[in-house]
Amino acid sequence: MSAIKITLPDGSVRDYVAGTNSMDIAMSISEGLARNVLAAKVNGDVWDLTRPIQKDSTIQLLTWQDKEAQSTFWHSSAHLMAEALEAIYPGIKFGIGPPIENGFYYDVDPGDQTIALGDLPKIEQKMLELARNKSEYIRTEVSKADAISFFQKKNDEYKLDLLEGLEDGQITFYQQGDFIDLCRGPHIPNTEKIKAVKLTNVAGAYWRGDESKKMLTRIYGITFPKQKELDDYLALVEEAKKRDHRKLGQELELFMFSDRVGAGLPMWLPKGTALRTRLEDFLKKEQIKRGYMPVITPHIGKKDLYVTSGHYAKYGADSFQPILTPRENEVFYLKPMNCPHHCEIYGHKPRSYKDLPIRIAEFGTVYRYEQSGELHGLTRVRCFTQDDAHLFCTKEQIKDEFLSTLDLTRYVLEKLGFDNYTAQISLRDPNDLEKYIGSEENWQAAEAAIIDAAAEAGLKTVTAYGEAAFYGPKLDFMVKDALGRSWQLGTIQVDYNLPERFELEYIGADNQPHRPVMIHRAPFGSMERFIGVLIEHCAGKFPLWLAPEQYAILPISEKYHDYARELERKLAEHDIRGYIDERAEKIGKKIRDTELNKVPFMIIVGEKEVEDNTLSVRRQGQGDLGTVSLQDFVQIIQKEIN
RNA sequence: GCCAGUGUAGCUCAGUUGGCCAGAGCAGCUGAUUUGUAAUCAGCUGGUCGGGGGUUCGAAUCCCUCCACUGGCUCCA
Repeated sequence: MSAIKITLPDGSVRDYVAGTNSMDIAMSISEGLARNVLAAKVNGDVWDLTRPIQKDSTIQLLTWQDKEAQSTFWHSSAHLMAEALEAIYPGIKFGIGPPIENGFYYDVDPGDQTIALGDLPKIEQKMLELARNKSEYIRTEVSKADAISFFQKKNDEYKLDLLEGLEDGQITFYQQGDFIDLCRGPHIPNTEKIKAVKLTNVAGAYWRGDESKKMLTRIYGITFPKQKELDDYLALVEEAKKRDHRKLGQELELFMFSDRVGAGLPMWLPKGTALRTRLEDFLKKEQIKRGYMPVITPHIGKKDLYVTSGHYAKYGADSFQPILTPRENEVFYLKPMNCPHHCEIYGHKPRSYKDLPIRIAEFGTVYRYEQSGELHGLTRVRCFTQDDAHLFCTKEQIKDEFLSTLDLTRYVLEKLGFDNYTAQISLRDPNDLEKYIGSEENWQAAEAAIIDAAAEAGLKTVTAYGEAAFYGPKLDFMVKDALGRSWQLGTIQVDYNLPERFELEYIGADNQPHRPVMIHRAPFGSMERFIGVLIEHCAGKFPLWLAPEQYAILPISEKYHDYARELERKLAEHDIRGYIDERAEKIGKKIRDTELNKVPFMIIVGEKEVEDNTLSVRRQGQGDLGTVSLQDFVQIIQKEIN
């Protein structure tokens, strides 16, 4: 038997006999590692631990700490669930059962039977029972003909449908216990690794996502190698529920929806408006510093505007229906974006190269028809306000404009406590270049400008091919919140299309007309979505500078109301805002209510404070901070804000 | 839009073999209490049981339909 060389991640090279597998390698390193290893990356591909390695290879042993191992684990768990389902529901047919970000699902067709939420516990029990059998996941290569005949016998039309798209010679089955599935793999070594199981949901899902096809039952679940890890996960889910912006939005009276106004149309209550206005003012100020010119445009525009922009052809049928004038029968649309209006503003007078870049900014409210089933709190609505701006510049200026926009966006995110983000650079699909408009030269220049700018800014980036808009490449900020969930917020997009369609020009140094490039950018994305994410990120405990109310004065009794009013007046002079709780309640009650309303500072005043001309300060979530003078309190506040 | 589920007071929720004027806690109002770091006491007000239609002697409860919400699917300038 010939020898092969295995290179490990630390660079060390070991000799093994050909046909060894990753499990043997793990065992030869340490028993502990062998116990914890779930899969292995062999020359860049994730493999079963039991799969023989025949040639010199670089391998990395994957444990629960590795994302790829988790995916493998969950994929194997989907098979385990399928095994359990087949035991409980004879004749059940299977679609696909992949791992997802948190767990896995399997799409199944239970025939005449139904699977409801209440059935999940018994499936979980069956899974745990089967897991204890320690069944190995066994990989076998099968011919297409054999695979087809196997699933024909099983009468599983979904697997047969999948097989149609597969090539003979590349088809593998995996078996654990009595369950055999068409599967590319890889899988964990055996079912015993799966110690904790939670099936979370059932939902309908069309076969292959096609609504003309049959609706299958999708069962979601998640599994872990240890019960403790499942408990931690469930605790995290509970925490996420507590932070849900829809719940907090109602409790803190930030925004509301009304059936009469309509679905997906949020209304900002006074406290939410205070918060939002502060955010807008913050960004407006930064933009003015950076040479932006604020404008205001109408909420509707004539059909012709959108015919010119090209949006009518692409989205007209799926928009809110047009608005007609009663006599002239002119046709207007609610604006679904601000760029066409801004293009008109750019074009209203001749522009010189000396004027560029021109940065037109507007907190523009837009209206988009979203399907009713899509609406969700503030993160998916039919009316929202973009912190929009369009930068008109020369090709040469793209990179600098990009850099300064990156800088602004990062400043904004970090100021709001979002420290964990990556930038997704979305480029063309190299296999389908026809679907993009604009010249090859322009695309290459723009893509290079984005890549360079991101690198120069030192951003953590991922590149997504095929994710570019049809009119230009873009960069999206993917932000992780306090619970580790990813959100797409700010975006920067290069656009060659609209300047062309609106025939925008500037006069160059050569006294000839040239076409400017347009950059769309929105650091927040939309105010609604951003604030929704912000609420969940900080669990409703906003940074002091944003808090709708920064303090509440809680007088011990009515006797101290005058003193409280004097404090309120003096704090207002320092631009510190709050209110007095003048109810005839005991101090404990007032504190409790204020704590629940997440007001950052409580100021308690009674006889002592009036006599000494001081105030007792209590911090939300932290308790009593002691007694200070008014000046000291103002300083505490101002220090925290700056 | 599609599938499944949910909709009872401002909020959180009880209330099914269909049957007296539909309940609780919190909030609100009134009164008493004038209070020292997470709920003072008492009384009172408040509901087209999501809207409309139907079945029935009788509907929060059963059926149809529309609306909204929740979880998915599809879509997202």
